Amino acid sequence: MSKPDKKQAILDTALTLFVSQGFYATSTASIAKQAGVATGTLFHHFPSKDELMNHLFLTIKQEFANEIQAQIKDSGDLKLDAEHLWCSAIQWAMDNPLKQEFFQQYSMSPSIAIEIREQAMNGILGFMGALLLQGQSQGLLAAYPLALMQDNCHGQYLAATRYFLDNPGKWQEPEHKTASFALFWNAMVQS
Amino acid sequence: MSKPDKKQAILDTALTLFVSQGFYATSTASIAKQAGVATGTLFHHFPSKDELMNHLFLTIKQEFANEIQAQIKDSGDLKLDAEHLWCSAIQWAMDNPLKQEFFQQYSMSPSIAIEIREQAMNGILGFMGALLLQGQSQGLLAAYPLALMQDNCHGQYLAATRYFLDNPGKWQEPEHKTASFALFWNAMVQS
Amino acid sequence: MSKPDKKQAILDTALTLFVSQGFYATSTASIAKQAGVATGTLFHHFPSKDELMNHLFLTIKQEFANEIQAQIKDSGDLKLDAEHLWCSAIQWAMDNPLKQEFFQQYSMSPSIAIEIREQAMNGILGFMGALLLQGQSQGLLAAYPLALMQDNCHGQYLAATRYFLDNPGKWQEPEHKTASFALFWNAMVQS
Amino acid sequence: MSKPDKKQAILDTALTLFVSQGFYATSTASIAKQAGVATGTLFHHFPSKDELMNHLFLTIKQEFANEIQAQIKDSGDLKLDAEHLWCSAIQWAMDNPLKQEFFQQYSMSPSIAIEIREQAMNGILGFMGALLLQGQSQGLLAAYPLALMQDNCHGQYLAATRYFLDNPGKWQEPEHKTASFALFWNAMVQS
DNA sequence: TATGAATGAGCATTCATTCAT
DNA sequence: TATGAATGAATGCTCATTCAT
Repeated sequence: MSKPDKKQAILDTALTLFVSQGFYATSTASIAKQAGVATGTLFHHFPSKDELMNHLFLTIKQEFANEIQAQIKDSGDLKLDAEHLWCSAIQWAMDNPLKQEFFQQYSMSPSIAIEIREQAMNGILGFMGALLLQGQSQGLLAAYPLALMQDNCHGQYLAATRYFLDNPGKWQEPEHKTASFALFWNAMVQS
Repeated sequence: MSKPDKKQAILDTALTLFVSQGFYATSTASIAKQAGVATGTLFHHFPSKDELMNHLFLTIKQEFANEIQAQIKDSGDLKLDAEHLWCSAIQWAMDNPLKQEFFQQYSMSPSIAIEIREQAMNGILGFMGALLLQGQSQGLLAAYPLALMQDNCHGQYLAATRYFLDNPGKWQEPEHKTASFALFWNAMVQS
Repeated sequence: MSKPDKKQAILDTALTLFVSQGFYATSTASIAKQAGVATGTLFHHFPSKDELMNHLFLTIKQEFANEIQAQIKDSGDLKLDAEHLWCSAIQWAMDNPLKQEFFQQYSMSPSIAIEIREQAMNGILGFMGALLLQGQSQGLLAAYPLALMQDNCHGQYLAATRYFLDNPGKWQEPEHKTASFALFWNAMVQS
Repeated sequence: MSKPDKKQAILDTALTLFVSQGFYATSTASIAKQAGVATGTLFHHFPSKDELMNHLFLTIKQEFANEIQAQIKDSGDLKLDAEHLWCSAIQWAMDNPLKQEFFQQYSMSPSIAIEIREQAMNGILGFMGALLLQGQSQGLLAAYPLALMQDNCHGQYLAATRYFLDNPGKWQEPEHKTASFALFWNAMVQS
């Protein structure tokens, strides 16, 4: 009955359908129907299907970035802090499997304009870059080119979440959790 | 000039357009037009647009797998062999940027049926798995779960090619090339 | 500032937009927005978009008819009276270019129901017919069929206003003004 | 069965429906249906509804211009030649009432882009202007501004055809036919 | 009287696919 | 094998109109 309900219902339904069927295979009519609103209502809230997608993408990226940034600690022990961050990030993916699947599918897809994807990336890569520099200056992390390390972090994160989403339950097993962080950390650590 | 040219022209054009515009934004009519054939001709060679995509995907994955497998060496020094393989794989991506971009976009995309994607993966993951097991049995690689390591390899490869395609020229710089392999190798090595 | 302002704002905006974009290309939402009112407000003052158009058409036709009828003189010299009337009619068009343009576009258009258009015509053709009969009975005007002459007057008026609206400034030149009346008058005069 | 049939059927149907219902009230689906073709076929032949309209407008204007120009005579007697031309033009309207009605409705309508309307006008106004100049140089026609006279001719023609189409049968009566030309000729003649 | 979110029928247009030539 | 006109279901989007506030 209250106003934001309908807009939120559209966003929730769009997320579900975009992930399960793909962006192009999901008609605006089907989103509206499943969200329980009229087709016109969707276009009352979003000027186009593309804008709905962009809104979804930016909103969820922001949600993720906020969550992660709130978990940043500075205990003095960079490795412990990194492990905490790594686990928080994967935990978010496990808690929000639909949203994580959404990223897996659309982070590289032309369904979302490249500016939007880059805009979303910057929010996260910003503080990631800062942490990497800090680790390098402490002599803990190897002095590889920063952009290469950022891409590597992102790739490893996608791979790990892919693995844990495809193998539900493994994330609860300390052996797998520890191994996933070890792969991540050892890649960058100064040997 | 002879007949197979038309089929190849369709495949080449489809690859270019799927990468630059996306699968759904590319009409069969536009592929035919740019390939210099009639719309009907496309459907003489491929029963449907989806089949054309599948054919493209499997063909290119196979091409990659063949190339890589041909580069496998067994010098006795696993690290040297791994570095050779890593560089060959990235070199292929640098030599075939369009095809690599195609993988980046469609390896996770619902535009290609999941069976096809898995089928294509198996060809490569097969010998990757064998190499990883070999390294573990030699005590060189850490004893992490195999599937996790495979996903990690794949993720690091996608990240590295993403980086080198986005920063052309860096691949020629030994510092970057070495760093990319170091990230990859150190992640898995027994410490 | 008071209430009737909103209704008038809607009418003024509708006139401007109907002329510049056409009836169908102008949405009620755009009229409301540009008039500074809510979409619902338009429908409080006019039961439908068609009724708004009809109201506009009849109102303006009436405004024109009133103006012209007030200018009718009976000096005894029919030619002088006719010239005065002709100039008054064109002067009205020059003073109200938007409204004249509105007639040019919608006098023949199916955007306005035919009954409405005929109803509007009668108000003007009524006294035009009386003047023509008077001229014929005095032997000054040729004895052509009345309806044909009425249509001819209307056609010449539309042509003249079209010319003077398209060539602003010409109406100030006596040569053009005189010529326009000469064309009109000589067509009908008994030779 | 032959190719141009379908395209022509679409044009014929569009003309009929645009005149009877108006451009915006006529859906492309209804044109296709009544023409006996699929909706896609319409768009195979015309890139858009607007282009179909433009094509129709230019084609018919050209048809009219060709017909009229073929009737131009040079007997030495300008008045006789003018009467012949006037009667030919109205005869064309009587023979093609649908097309004439189309002009009445759309010559001033924003349904057709202004460039298209002007482009169509030029074909006809060209030789009309030449004839008027010839009459003026012979001292037969009054020396009014040329553009004003052209607009006047056009306006009188629209008025006359309006009258004869609304009153079918009158065109056969010599009295009306003669009167219509007299109005036209006397307007411009040197008195 | 005024608002503006909500409605849903209707529209122009696209596009994979077919098939007669 | 190759063609390209024809198909028609499906889609994104518009917009006059309603109604609870």
